[in-house]
Amino acid sequence: MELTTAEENYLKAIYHLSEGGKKSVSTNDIASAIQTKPASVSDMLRKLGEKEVIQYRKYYGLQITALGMRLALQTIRKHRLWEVFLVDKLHFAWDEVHEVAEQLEHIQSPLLIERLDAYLNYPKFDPHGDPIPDEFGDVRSRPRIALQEMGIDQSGQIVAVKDSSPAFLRYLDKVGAYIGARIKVLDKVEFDGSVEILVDQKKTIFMSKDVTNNILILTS
Amino acid sequence: MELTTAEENYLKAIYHLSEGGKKSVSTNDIASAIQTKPASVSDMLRKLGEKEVIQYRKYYGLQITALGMRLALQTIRKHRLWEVFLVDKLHFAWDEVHEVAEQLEHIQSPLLIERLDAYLNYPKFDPHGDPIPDEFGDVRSRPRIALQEMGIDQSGQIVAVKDSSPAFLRYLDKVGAYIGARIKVLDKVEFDGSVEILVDQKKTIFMSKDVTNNILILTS
DNA sequence: ATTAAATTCTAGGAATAGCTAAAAAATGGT
DNA sequence: ACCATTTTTTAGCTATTCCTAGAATTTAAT
Ligand SMILES: [Mn+2]
Ligand SMILES: [Mn+2]
Ligand SMILES: [Mn+2]
Ligand SMILES: [Mn+2]
Repeated sequence: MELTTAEENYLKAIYHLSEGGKKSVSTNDIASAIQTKPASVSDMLRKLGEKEVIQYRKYYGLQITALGMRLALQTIRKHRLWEVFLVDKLHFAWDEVHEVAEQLEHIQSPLLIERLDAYLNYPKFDPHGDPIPDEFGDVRSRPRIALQEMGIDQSGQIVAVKDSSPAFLRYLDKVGAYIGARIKVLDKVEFDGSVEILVDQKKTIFMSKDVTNNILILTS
Repeated sequence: MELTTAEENYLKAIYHLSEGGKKSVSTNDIASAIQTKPASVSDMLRKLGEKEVIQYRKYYGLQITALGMRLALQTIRKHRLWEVFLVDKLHFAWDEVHEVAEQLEHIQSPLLIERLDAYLNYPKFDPHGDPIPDEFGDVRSRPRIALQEMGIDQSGQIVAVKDSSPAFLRYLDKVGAYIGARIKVLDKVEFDGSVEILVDQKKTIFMSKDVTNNILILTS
């Protein structure tokens, strides 16, 4: 059973929306996630239901099936491997890779992905810190919390970002908050929720809660 | 002006068919080249005419325009750069790359191609010996003749193949007739047109004219 | 419980790209 | 010049994917 490019994009969006522990994914949520109209989503949900990658009862929610999960993870694996390729080999900046990976993830060739994985030395995380599923769809994810949830004096390492928009990533570049950077929370401002942090033991900066909510930390 | 994947495939086929000095390209030729029906070709020719990448007068022939040429060469450049990547970096065999490159050539990202070209060290030829157009569509091709056209005792170097089918390429692998190999014509059999050649000064083999017509030589 | 608002689905239509069957035009042989 | 054959185009249909407008259904508010 094969999915079209559009079907793969929908399924991936559904997987990501289900991920966050959401009980049910709404038609509107999907529409805004993939920048389309709710009417188009309804159409596609019917088709994905027929292909049995989701369980769909109209007006009520939908649930991704085991098959759907497997296929979504395959596409996500391809997307993230290509992102690693673009950054590690072609020296793309981490905020330039998403659009291109969005196209490359639909190339059909099991051999290509196998070889690419080997060429990149079987990376476990993409440039944004997200885990790369293995060929069976297994994801070994690290326990991590938003920087905003950390307490004063707690330390850790930046391991991922929630938001991958160029604007956000360029801001992080600017302040030196790369993936892998070690940080320590010095203070939390009650008034606006902003956080004062020490980056790599040398630089002190303030980050708004809009920023700290989108930075994920592996505490130590 | 942007072309769809299907339009790019048609235009590429038209370019290749025009290339061989053919005065006019027929609807049937295009249909068999891209494995489709003549009716579908007529439809597409009308569309390509409207987009002004070809000049089309129904029932009469078609002529590729300067714009069409430029776009076709851009796609060919991408196709061949990806083939180099697959062989040089991912260790694909030269008979395994075409299908995948047929997909990769449609990825839209000028930055990607620019970076890929640099990463591969600005290659001038693809794994089958075909020249890679530069970013302006300029092709610097070497003068070359079919092995079949060579005279007895003439020497040269295999620089390209006309046929890129896996069956043909695997045969060449088997007999050691790689691109770059130096060959010398020892004898030509009048009866069936087969040719006796010396490969790399060590191995003597007979090749049928079906084979020698598809091997291109730079004479020395 | 009834109504208002929000959500979701259906109907109908456009664009792309393919097909078969049949009509139209060009070509070739006599 | 005529007729038969080949080539090419058109007509009409299917499938995919998107859209707008409006109907159906659920949800939230009084
Ligand atoms: Mn991405
Ligand atoms: Mn995509
Ligand atoms: Mn090729
Ligand atoms: Mn192609």
